[in-house]
Amino acid sequence: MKNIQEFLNTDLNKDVKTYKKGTILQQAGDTVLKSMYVKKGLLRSYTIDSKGKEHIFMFAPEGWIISDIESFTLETAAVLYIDCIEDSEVVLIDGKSQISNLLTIEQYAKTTKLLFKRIATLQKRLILMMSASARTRYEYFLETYPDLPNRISQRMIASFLGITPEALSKIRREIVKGK
Amino acid sequence: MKNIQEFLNTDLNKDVKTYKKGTILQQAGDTVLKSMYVKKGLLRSYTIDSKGKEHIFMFAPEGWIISDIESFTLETAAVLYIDCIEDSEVVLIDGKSQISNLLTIEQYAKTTKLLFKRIATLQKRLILMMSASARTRYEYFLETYPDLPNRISQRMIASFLGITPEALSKIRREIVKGK
DNA sequence: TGAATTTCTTAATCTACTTCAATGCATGTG
DNA sequence: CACATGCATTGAAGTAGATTAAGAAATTCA
Repeated sequence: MKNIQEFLNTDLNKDVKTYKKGTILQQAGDTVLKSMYVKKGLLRSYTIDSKGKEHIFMFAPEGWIISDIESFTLETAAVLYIDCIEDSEVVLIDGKSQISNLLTIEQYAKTTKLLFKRIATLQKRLILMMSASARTRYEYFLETYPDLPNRISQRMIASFLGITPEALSKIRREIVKGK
Repeated sequence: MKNIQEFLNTDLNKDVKTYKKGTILQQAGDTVLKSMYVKKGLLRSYTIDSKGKEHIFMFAPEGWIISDIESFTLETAAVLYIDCIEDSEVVLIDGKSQISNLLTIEQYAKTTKLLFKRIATLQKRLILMMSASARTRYEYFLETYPDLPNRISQRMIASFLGITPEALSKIRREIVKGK
């Protein structure tokens, strides 16, 4: 077991599918939860609040795993939507078997490492969200995910940052004309 | 291996210490990172931003583990402070041995479960942070941690919610006099 | 116990961001 | 091709929450 790719290629988990841009893979309310490994393309997860506004929780480009861990862990219906931002190839992994089929120490070690990494990301993002301005958050986003801005609309970047497209537009203008 | 308590009571990890309220157990910048299991009392982790303002990342009452997973995972100096809100009994666990000493499938399974749970909590909190008003966040906090408000100052609750004590005071007043 | 310090509240002002509305630009579709 | 739909930008007006300041209440501790 050398890497995740290999892990996901066991016949047990193999279930690769191709989806068109815009396809919704999971809806809030769904009770059968899957994790999704992105082989190609780009997915996103998001909530829709009481006012109908979308809030993007994460982007998942090639090599990433995306899933609704909150709902999976608490065994509740999904709170996150997951859909395709680009035409994508996705490996669907059954939420429950994903864990119950971890058999070897190596698989566990690998999984543990991934989980730590995700927690690290969330910790950083939450702290930024609490303590930094929208502009700082945007600049951090550009540094951290330098490839994503080319593939994602301003609307979605704004949604990920927790601000409106209008606010992001203004921030970009200020940055361009040197502060 | 029935529970975490048992896991933490192996001679390998036992290193219980008692600290007075206010004692700082970890400072931002520290390079030797520990996880802390709270046997008794109450700890908190927090950052201090460029303006000197504290932002509480989490509270850890009895039975909880608290640590700076971001810094631990990325192998950087600590970004979080950890200190005692009450006189506390704490089991210090060396960050590295914590993982390298996971030997059995059962230990891994237990750890994996804990990590999932933490991610679930962070997912929920981040989504709330992005999509909900300060009042909604406060009400959710009261529901989710009904015991904590008695033990924690308004200041700290405000800091955890990502608002100022003044804003929280206003929210409380509004709630009291029926909306 | 009393003095010092911190916490909580209130109120006035300020500001970062939202909401709303209008416009020009792409992009894709019949 | 034209036309509809969604995206980005701009500006005006509104608001949640920050900042500042000051007094009252609670807590700490000599």
